[in-house]
Amino acid sequence: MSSSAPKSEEELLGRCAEIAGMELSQLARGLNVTVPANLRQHKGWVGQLLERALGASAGSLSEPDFQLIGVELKTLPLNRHGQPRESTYVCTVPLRAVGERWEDSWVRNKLSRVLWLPVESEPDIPLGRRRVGQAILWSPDEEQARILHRDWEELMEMISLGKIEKITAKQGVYLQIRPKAADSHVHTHAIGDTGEQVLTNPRGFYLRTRLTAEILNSAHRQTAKTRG
DNA sequence: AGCTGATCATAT
DNA sequence: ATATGATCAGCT
Repeated sequence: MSSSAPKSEEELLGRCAEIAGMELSQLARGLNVTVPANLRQHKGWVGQLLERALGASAGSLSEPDFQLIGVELKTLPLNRHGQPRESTYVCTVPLRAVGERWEDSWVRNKLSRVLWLPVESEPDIPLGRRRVGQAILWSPDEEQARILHRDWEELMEMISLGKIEKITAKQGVYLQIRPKAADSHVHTHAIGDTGEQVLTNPRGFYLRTRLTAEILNSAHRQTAKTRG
């Protein structure tokens, strides 16, 4: 249960193997962290606990969680059937960016290498008793990358044309845009429909469970094949 | 029941 | 205000 930064993907996966199957209360005890009664006022607690357990380094900076090896850590809350319960936050939407290229985008860079860490998340399991699952080190395959790229282009085009208020969470196959702020009264600058600056609620890019469920399934198929 | 829009905590 | 970590909860 060390907390220094892993120096290779192998080292990172080794640590994940050590904590797989452990309960959150065990991890918390080892790190001298208190387990809250629930997540209502501690929504990021599980993610932050696992960052510490695995030696993630970036904190709240705009850097990969494991800077040395360029890997992003994402916990994946699972229901009783082993399916994702929630969408996955990726990053803030750049509401003033015009002419940004997909190749240079935060979305593409953050998603180029992700360590998915499934965690039991059924509400009837007490927080401390929820177990960590088997980690999945993932990069988008060709089709996933193509779909993410297309979603991003459509959404970013609307933003650059001043159509931010027209964007709904219903858009996008894998990637969607939703509010991302303390509340709906927080404001930031965006592009208006005549190119002027307007105020709007900050937004974030999120991955639909359609994609994360796919990632889980292909990892399981891979495991079954290896065992077979 | 699933999804979208809203919200909570913390660091800089 | 903006970034990180996300989940909540009302509506369809």
